[in-house]
Amino acid sequence: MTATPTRSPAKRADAQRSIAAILAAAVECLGRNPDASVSEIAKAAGVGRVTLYGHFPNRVDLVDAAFARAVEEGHAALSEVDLEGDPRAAMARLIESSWLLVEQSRSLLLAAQAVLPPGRIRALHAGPAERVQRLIERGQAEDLFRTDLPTSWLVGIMHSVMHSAADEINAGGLVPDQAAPFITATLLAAFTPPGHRTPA
Amino acid sequence: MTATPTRSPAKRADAQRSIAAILAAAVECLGRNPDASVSEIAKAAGVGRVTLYGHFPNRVDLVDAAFARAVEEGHAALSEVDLEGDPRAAMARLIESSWLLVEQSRSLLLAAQAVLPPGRIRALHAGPAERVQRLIERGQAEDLFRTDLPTSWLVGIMHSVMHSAADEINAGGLVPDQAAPFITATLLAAFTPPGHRTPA
DNA sequence: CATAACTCGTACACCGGTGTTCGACAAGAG
DNA sequence: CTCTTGTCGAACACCGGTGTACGAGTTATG
Repeated sequence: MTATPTRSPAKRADAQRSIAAILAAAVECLGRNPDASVSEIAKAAGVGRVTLYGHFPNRVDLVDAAFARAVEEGHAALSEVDLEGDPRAAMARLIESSWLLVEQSRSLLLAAQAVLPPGRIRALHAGPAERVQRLIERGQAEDLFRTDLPTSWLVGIMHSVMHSAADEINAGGLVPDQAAPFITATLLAAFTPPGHRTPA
Repeated sequence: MTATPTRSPAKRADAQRSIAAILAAAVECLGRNPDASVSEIAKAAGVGRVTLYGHFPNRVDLVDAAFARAVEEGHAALSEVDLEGDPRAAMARLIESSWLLVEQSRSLLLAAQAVLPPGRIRALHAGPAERVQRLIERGQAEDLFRTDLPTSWLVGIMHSVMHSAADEINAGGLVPDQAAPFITATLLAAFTPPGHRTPA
């Protein structure tokens, strides 16, 4: 389902190259400016606007495809992170790897949110989110993460804090290198069960 | 500076009424849809589009004024919250009061962010932010809030978590009444100094 | 190499929003 | 009461983005 599904009558090599270039350009442009126009993307892809419309019926479908691709790539990258062992250490590793991805595709997410139905966004996120959720649940089972708040809430907080770090950076009050430790320190404390000691 | 500054040659009573209606309508419309058009706002204000342009030279200035007004109102409402006594209890009270405001004007903030320079946004926020910052600093001085992270970071987290709650609500996984306690529980834990016990 | 698939540029129609102009009319202030 | 200030609606030009149509040229593929 992830590789080329070899659609109806199989595309020509030429076309596949174009599609790849368009998709890459879309991710790049929308990652800079969530309102990037179709012309802009086509130009960045080194392709005519008409050609683009030949492969994607409209702007919405293009954004959808670009976003889906970015999520998929991120998911793949995150799959290599070791989530075994101490859940808190695993969470720290996961944050370290997620953080860069989240920051880079923040603008792309905005683009997607602007034109895609909310349900679609969540559906695309389902894959990566599940991994996070499992880690949190394991931490909860070992009494290291709090259980007085829903797991889905904790997942949301994780996203939210990374988002906050991105804001803080382009507000100028934070340099990118500091971000990961700050996020980790914040989240591990936030996840600590009531009455327990915060990790030093 | 907050009341009518009695500008150049003093406005007519008629005009003042219009301006008030426009401002109120702008806050309301942009609060629903960050992309609300000028026509939409004028209609909601019960005023001709031309009349609106008579008072606000362009859309940007209108959004600025509406946002500034909303912030000012919120600031006024929050000024009545008692921030004395136990910093953690005070923080809980502050969250309880802030939460509703933040949720209501979330969309308005988006509208502002879309057209106003980032510096302007932060400048408008300066007033309310200072109060929060002072409370956090007091908590830090009493060893109840962590000092291993910058105060500005903690302020950012507070905003961010409330934002997250709003997302969770319109994703359907949370009813508005639960929000405040969830936010409080999360933030008080996140603010706890390393090695200390989380509040029960 | 022949054909089907693909690409390109230009040009066009369409849409919705913005900001301005005009002239007539209503209403507040002195 | 008068006259300045404000209001109104309709109409207009402008802009930028979207999506389509055409026709000629190019390239992969069998």
